[in-house]
Amino acid sequence: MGRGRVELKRIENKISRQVTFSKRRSGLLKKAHEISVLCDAEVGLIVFSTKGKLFEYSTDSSMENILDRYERYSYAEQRMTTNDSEQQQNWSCQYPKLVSRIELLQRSTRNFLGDDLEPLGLRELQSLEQQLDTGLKRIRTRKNQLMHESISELQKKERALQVQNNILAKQLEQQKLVLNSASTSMPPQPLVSPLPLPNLTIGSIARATEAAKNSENRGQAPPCSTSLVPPWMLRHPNNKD
Amino acid sequence: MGRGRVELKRIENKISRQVTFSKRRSGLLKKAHEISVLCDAEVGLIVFSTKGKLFEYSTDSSMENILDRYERYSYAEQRMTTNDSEQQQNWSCQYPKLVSRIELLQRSTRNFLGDDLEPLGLRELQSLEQQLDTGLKRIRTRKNQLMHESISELQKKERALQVQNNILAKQLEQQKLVLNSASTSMPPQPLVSPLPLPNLTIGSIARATEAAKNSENRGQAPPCSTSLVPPWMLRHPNNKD
DNA sequence: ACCTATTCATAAGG
DNA sequence: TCCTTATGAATAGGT
Repeated sequence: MGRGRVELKRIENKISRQVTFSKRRSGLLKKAHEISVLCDAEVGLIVFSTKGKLFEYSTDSSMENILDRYERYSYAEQRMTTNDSEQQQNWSCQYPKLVSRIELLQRSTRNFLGDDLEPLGLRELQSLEQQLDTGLKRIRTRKNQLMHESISELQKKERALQVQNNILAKQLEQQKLVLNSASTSMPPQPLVSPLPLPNLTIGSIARATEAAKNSENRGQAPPCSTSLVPPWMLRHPNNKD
Repeated sequence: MGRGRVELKRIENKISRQVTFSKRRSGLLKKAHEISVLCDAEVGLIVFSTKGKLFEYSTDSSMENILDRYERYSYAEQRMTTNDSEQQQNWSCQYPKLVSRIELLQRSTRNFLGDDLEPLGLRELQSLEQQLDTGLKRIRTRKNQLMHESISELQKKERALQVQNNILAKQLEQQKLVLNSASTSMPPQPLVSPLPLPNLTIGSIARATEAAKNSENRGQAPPCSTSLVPPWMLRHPNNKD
């Protein structure tokens, strides 16, 4: 919308990023409200701007209600089974440690993703860069390995199917001859011809692999039958339609 | 949008309410994703349908992250309204969540560093690769920026010193002349000559910067014995050890 | 903040 | 749920 398409990628210009944020934020809040009213849904929306300012919308039941409901939904199993007071005491003591640990890990994660770099010095940035570079190389190696495995797997299957296909074709041919010589009065049936195997290319293999993985993961991770469907289209794993 | 305006009120027809919900839901999730990417915002969106089904979107930092941040944001009020024992109660309830959260963060950190990739599928690897690639680019950008800043800073200092040096040299020269003419009996002192300025190059500046940082950090031993936390996190300004 | 040219989302109907 | 189309909304780029 607006003049010219916009590609889905971080807007680098700080000013227009801010402007766009402001516009889209109000749009988003509006739509959240609309779906909540029109469709009688319970909605909670939390947005933190880059600079850490909070914006929120929630259906009249208040954000707290919705978050509670969410926690109940997602963490039902994890609900406390222990009432042991000693245990609770113990936990209480360790809680602040855990919290700071989490903050540390979160900070490092954000740094890995290239955010919140301002407080870091040159030396830290270089270390970070090197770690990520190594990590990225390993990930790519592993990815290639997986893809090659998929490819040879599929090629094996292809060969097997080809062989079977040939056998079936021969059998069909023989049967046709038998039928023809047995009753010449009967016109030859238009028998099904052997399936033309699609010409497998790397591209098609990759897509097939994706599809296979998707169906394998059923119920656990992104369903995503069309591989073009972006992540936000995915339903929550717990949903059973 | 669509044929005819829609007034903001609950759709009574059950079927079309459901249809509208489905359409608007995906639109809303899409827009949440877009603002998150375009404007680098952290977004958490929770939608419960009338029938109680949950749909959610969250920026890659995961919903838990966002909800935590949200709670931290309103921590000030909570601290005022809840007394210590209630707070402890609260902590105890959340303890298991925290633990699993830490495990999650550790796993993802390891993945970022290219370890423990075996359980990941092709799709996950690709997402990981893209995230790291983006992160790496941003880190390199930031690093370059810092280095350029250092360089121009040092060059400015260099010029200032040069100027001052020249001034001092001139003053010395004048004093020498004064002394000479005042008492010719006194042999001219071997006065200190103006400092020869080293020829500053980019390389030498960078090394100098490094050296400065090193000496700054001198004596700050890395705490945090066990953790996966990488070295560049340890000297974070916010750390109060 | 306001103004348009555009693109996008989606209501209606199969 | 998915497709198509007509139409109103949202918004990018400018001022």
